[in-house]
Amino acid sequence: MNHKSLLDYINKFISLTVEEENILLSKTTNRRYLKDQYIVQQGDVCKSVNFIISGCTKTFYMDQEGQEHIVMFAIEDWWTSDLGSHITQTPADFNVQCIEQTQLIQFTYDNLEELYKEIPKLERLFRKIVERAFVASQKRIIRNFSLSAKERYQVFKTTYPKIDQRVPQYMIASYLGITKEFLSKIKSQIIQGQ
Amino acid sequence: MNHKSLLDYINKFISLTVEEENILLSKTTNRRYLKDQYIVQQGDVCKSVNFIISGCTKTFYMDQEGQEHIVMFAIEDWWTSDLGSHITQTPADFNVQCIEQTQLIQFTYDNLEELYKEIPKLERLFRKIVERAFVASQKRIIRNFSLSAKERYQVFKTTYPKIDQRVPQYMIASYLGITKEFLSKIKSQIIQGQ
DNA sequence: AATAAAAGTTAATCTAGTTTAACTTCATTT
DNA sequence: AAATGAAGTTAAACTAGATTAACTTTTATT
Repeated sequence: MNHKSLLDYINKFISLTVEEENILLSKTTNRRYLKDQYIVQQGDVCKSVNFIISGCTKTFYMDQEGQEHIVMFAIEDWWTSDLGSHITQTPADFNVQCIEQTQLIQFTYDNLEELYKEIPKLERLFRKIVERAFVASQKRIIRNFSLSAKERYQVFKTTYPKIDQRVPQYMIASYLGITKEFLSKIKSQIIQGQ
Repeated sequence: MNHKSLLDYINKFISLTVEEENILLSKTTNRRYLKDQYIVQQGDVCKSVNFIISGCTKTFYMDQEGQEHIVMFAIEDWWTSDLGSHITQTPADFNVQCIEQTQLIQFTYDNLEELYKEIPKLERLFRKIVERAFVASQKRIIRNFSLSAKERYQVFKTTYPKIDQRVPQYMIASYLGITKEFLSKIKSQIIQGQ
């Protein structure tokens, strides 16, 4: 069952009755995207919060000069969305695009609002999820300021070994805030023992 | 009344009955800190989430080399804490220190857990607060990557004009991720019309 | 199997921001 | 009013990482 990984995930934070689980699932949609398809497009209002069953996405910002800046990757058991756009229902700053064929469970804005009413415990679930996301984001800001590019890459590799293997190198460079050329140099330095 | 600004703030997100307001206030502590005092110290477990009535704080990380990296400032009507330490009750990564004499309303870990049980609506309140904080944090990551130091300073000045005026320049440099010398150069460039 | 396109590498040159250090201005204490 | 220290400035020398550009390897398409 596709829903199993979502219910298992939720169960780590709160416990739902079978009835509540059914309500929850009835208000979500299982959806498949192909490689390169967009889940959210910069400028559009983000219509959903998405739990990934399988696959991999990147969330990025396209700047004035047409340069892509990746804010996050997401894989199985992670959430993806433009949360800023979702909560305010205003145009998205970010794009969310599939790097692989991706299957996800979508919570649309309206459905999620209804779910909060019908199962107030979900407020607690999402509070906890967003708390963790916020903490990770703050730590990343600090790492970007206090570590060199090489150190940041090493932290990335040990923190997200799965993503490091799955994602093309030029996207990792973008996530780290450096050019693909410089990441290439860093990698060859590491191979030659610093 | 000191509590007024907190209750007004909360009222923007959820509505509480007078009774609920009283429960909430009964589980908080009004506290004053002098300039330079620490609310949270790196290495200690963070015992509270704090709403600022008056004053100003900085949240910073002290790195290996003893360098201070400021993650955020907080003034009246903002929250301050080491949220990562608070939610996991593990040693803090950050220091929270008062830049001015600061008065705040403290929610201790235990009291907040009790409040979530007694007034489940508060889950919604804090979900929304943290959502906003997370969104701001993500946007900051992008700004740090896609803008030059000068542009980041200009964004900071227009986004937080009050903080720009209140806080010593070397702390703003730290927040922007640059040296005080370079911020000084940037400011003189701006004065001389770019 | 051949070709094209996408991803990754290498090296030379360049630049935004750091480091160091001496100096000035402002605030606080006596 | 003098003195000490904290905050801010200026400028020269330096470096991490960007840019440009030519090249190689891998992957996808016919």
